[in-house]
Amino acid sequence: MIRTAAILGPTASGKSEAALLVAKALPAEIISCDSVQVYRRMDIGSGKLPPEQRQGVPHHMLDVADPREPYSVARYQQEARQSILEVADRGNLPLLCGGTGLYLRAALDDYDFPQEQGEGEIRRRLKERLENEGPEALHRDLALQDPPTAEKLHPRDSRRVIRALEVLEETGRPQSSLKHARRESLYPVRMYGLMVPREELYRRIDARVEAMLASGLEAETRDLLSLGVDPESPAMQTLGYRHMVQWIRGELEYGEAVRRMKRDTRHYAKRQYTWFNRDPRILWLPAGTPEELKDSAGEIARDLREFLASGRP
RNA sequence: GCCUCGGUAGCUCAGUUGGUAGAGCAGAGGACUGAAAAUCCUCGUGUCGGUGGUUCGAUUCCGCCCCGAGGCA
Repeated sequence: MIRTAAILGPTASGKSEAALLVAKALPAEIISCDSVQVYRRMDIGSGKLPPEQRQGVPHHMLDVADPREPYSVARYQQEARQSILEVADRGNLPLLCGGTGLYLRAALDDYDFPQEQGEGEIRRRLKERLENEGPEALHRDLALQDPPTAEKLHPRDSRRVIRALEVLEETGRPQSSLKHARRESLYPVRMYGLMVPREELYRRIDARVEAMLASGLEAETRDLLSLGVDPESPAMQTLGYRHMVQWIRGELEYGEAVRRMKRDTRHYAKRQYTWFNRDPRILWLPAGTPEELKDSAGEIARDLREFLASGRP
């Protein structure tokens, strides 16, 4: 039977380092669970661990997409699940590691997306309607066609309202009729969350932003733009990159761009906690200091050994 | 030393023709099924610088004091 594990936490909590320690202690391979690290050439800004620092531990789901193409959870689900099977085939533990909650659930849990592709003419038309008529109009439209979903969505949450309308048009079925995901994984799983006191986490985030800037985030962003990546594309709407784009275009002063990058990253970290806090399966471990991180990694490794042993009669 | 303008939420400020006050930012909490590092929702009591006075009642008016900025000597 395939057994899986996941190490998660907010940005700058030390996930990558902990995962490396754990992977070296067990026979494990790391499967990244990060919606930005999937893109090639987005290295500095996404906090991707450079190959020379991976200590020989195989990493999957990094650099699997062209930044000019939009990526999606559905695609991640398919590819990550494939990776899980491959790693398990080699006799290693698939160790998911990352901070993108939705991706993690898509990979591990019984989470189904409609077959249809999406991402086309329909979406473009809906976006245009959003511009012209505003979010409330779309929501009213949804309320007529799929009342349960409309009920659940805030009228101004245009992203989700658009998707619900899109599903309706593409599949002919309301989103509310799709099977709802339970918090139940495909394979037995152990989930570990890294917990860092808010104040310490914010200090780390500020320092990390400075480090990204010092190691060339602006140049990386310029490279992406000259490569033909649309400044409005999903990849460029992400933390750091969107701030650099605004600075490069002269829409923001440098200092202000940096200030907002730090602030938005802090807000993001808070949202990650909110997401993960709902999941009762997660065992939270302290990671506020290097010693705590090391101890927690040790505890994870011990716990996983036991978990794996229990699988072999 | 004199004059003027300020001193109100962590920060920047608005306001109360006298009935103990509110925005933005920061911060906190939450939602989340194909853009998720995205998108969206909710949350503002603080000796209104201090102290005396007028008043039923002062943060608001008056006196004095303290602090800051500018001006004049």
